[in-house]
Amino acid sequence: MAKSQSIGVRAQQKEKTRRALINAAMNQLSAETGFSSLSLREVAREAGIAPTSFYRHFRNMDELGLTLVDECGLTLRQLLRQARQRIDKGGSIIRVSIETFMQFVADNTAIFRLLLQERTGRSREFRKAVERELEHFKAELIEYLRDEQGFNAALADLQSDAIVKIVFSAGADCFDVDNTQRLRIAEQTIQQVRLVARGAEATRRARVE
Amino acid sequence: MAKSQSIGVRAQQKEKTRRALINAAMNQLSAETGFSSLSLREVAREAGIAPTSFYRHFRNMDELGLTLVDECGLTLRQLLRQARQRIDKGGSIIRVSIETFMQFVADNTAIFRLLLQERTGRSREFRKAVERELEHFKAELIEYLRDEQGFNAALADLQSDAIVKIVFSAGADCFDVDNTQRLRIAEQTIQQVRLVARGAEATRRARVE
DNA sequence: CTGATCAGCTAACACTTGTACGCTGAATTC
DNA sequence: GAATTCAGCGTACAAGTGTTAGCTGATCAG
Repeated sequence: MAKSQSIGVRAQQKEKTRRALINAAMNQLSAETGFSSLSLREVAREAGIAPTSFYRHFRNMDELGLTLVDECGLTLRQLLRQARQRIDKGGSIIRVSIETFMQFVADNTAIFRLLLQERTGRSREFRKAVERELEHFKAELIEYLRDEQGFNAALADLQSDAIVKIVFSAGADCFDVDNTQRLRIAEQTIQQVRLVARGAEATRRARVE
Repeated sequence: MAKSQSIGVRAQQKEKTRRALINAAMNQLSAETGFSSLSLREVAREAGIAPTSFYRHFRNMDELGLTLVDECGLTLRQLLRQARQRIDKGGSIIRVSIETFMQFVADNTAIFRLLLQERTGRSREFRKAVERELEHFKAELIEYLRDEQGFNAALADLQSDAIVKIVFSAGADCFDVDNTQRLRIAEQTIQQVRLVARGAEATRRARVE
């Protein structure tokens, strides 16, 4: 029967308030307070449940935070992968990727800020989680540089590590900035990434000869 | 008389407990908690004074935090300036600067973490303060690239901005890392900065022709 | 239909937090 | 020597914190 295959009204409701908790946390994040000074009670209040009901969904606030980090990295990577597919119809991969990235930062400032902030803060577990996300980006970039551009492993690694550092750091510059300034930052970042690419190209030539 | 010229026993004592407060804050920072979830009471306790006496020295915790940021930037810049003087007796400016920087991060992990973390967190005032520190570094680097290396203003700016991003980002990589790994990171950072320099050099040549 | 499950609730706990108020005694000024 | 300043203290308070324990009622499985 159709009914027996459905997810179940209970599980459905549970997932719904779980999302409510996640959204509440993101809202409170977009304010001035960092994640570390976020209170279980306030998050629960904004989600519309009793404080004690929080524990039905997460063991503690940290578990919620790690969930946020994971989700942020996931959606960002999906976005970039979609962007790269659009490139096949022509266009600079550097430009499209960076513009997509900057758009994401503009749309999801709160959660991106969490990512950058927890990279250097709180528990080791948080830092590891963020570092893992950065590694994902780096890995995809390495693959591109090696397979499509023909760089050797060492140079591809060095290069992509530098690029990830530059791009994410530029993302942090976008926080207190209006739209036109963000475009300027994007433009500058594109030029900087090209600087790195040109340097790597020159290095490769020097090694070959 | 010598006595009348001395700073005064009272002012001296006040400065002493002020330092105690600053040190206490740094200690608590080196633990897992970020600055935002640092309590006035605990800092006062570790400094050995009553909670209410805190207000004799700072209007609130934020004022203490900004003091920390300022001090961190100041000592780091002094360190790098000293390092650059040592270079006149030969040696790569890139290598010496980065090795000095990494040593600073190793010695002052707690306070450097504050710098990186507040860059993306808390109040706008904090972010501005940190950004100001980064601008200082960038400015000194621009000056060097223009005057000593003969880059034009635009290329010097683009280049030094990228370098500052890479180096500070590498600093963040040093947090959960032992000594040998830190040396590896330093080495990698040196290579990356050289990549940027080489790219800028290539760009300059292309423009001239 | 019956019994088990479990998301969400209320009440209550033992703390910690920032800050206001007024006092004290030593250092300073005149 | 007398008057003033002021770093540091103790007390107190209203708010907010995380977490425990136990109840309720809708949803589920058999």
